[in-house]
Amino acid sequence: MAQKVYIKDLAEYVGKEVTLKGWLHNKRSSGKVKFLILRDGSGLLQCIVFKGNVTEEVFDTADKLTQESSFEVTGLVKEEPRAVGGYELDATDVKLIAPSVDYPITPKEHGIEFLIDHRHLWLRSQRQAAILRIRHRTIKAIRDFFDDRGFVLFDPPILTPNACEGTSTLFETEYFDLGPAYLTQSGQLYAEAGAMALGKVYTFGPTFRAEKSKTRRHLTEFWMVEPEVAFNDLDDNMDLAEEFLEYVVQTVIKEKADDLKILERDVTKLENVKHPFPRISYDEGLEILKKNGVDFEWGNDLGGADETIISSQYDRPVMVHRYPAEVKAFYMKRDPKNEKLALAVDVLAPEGYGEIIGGSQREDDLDLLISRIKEHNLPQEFFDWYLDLRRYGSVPHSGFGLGLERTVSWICGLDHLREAIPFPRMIYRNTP
RNA sequence: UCCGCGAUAGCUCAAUGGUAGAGCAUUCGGCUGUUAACCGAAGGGUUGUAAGUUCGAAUCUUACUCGCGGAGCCA
Repeated sequence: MAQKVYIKDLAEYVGKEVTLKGWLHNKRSSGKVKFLILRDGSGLLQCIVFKGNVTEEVFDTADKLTQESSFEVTGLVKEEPRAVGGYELDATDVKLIAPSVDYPITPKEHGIEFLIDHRHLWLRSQRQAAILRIRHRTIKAIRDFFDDRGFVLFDPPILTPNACEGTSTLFETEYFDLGPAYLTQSGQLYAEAGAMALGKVYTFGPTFRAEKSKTRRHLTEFWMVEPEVAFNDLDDNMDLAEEFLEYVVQTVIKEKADDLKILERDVTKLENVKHPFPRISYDEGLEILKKNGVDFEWGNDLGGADETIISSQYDRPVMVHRYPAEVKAFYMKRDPKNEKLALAVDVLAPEGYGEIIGGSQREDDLDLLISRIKEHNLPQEFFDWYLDLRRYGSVPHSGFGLGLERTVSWICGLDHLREAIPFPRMIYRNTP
């Protein structure tokens, strides 16, 4: 019995007979020679079936294989520069495992609606598989970064009794006899409790926004990583953010060069992602907009087009800090030098990918925080536990949130966030 | 919620008031080195739904449904 192997490991088996299992990616035929392209999840392999080299039954099996039929193939591994992946299998045996009848996704182009409807099958394509492998490596890089620096993974609840920031529309559900509960839009408030207990923590999980956003930069369900660090001020927070992004991007472009090549991503732009990142204030951002002919009123939040203009001035992510407090969340600390400003920072990715990080130094003064909750018309009773963090040994602290899909989308050079997650959830779609 | 665009074969598209077509997929035949292989043949349609204009509507008008893109909101 030949050894069972995966396509990615074939280099070790040149000249040996092996058995592989997978699906038929594509098939070409020239009469008495069949070219079966096997896909096993780790790569593609061209398998040659010559009439005369195999039994009539095996040749017939190879002839009848249809796109995405599952099968097992045994043969001799050869180096072959003409074949995809550089190796080829001279088949001696082919066994059908299960047929595939009228596979919907043909080797020609398809529209996005059709592909999303068949997302469960679309995942089998080279491009989608490459994106998901990059997503996986990005997640691992994120976790490695924090784990290696003494952060503790801290899982916040997903069902919460109130709106975290009081602004976004949330998904609502009934929670037994306790009334409505909401799917979390951020684990941050809980992460602050974690930081007071463990010093440095990060949350990493799904978050939910019921906003009727209908753009290529929004999902209703997405993954976010949120570090929170006791005793970090805004500058420390920006130091952490740039070191973090540099590590993640550099690690992924090094480890996933093959998959980025499948996506035809120009990685030279990602190679620039090294600290220090430019740091500009909101006011300086407005100056840039003015120079580019944008008439922007002080006090508004930056829109997508504004972010693109600002980030296009630089060859790496840019950090924009000290926004007008009015457009930011209640828990952000004010700038002691200017009460109208919040000690907030957004990190804008290059190439028009926009805001991938939003963060701030948090308000640590009990009385100020209570007055902010009142100003925002939030129900104080829901924040009692949160205010306790200021009653019992309050310290300066800060953190930020990074959107995983936006980051993956940027690294991969995607034109829509929906390809960066296995099963995207969008305003008009919750299937498959 | 607002603005714009779209819906024709299983899929991607063409046909701009006069017999609804091509490529891919499927089925059959040919080819011993193919690279989204190629060559030949066949089957495949209530043109999103409803109404209207017209001798005649995929095409023009109106409404509706669904989708796509963008704005706002944000990661």
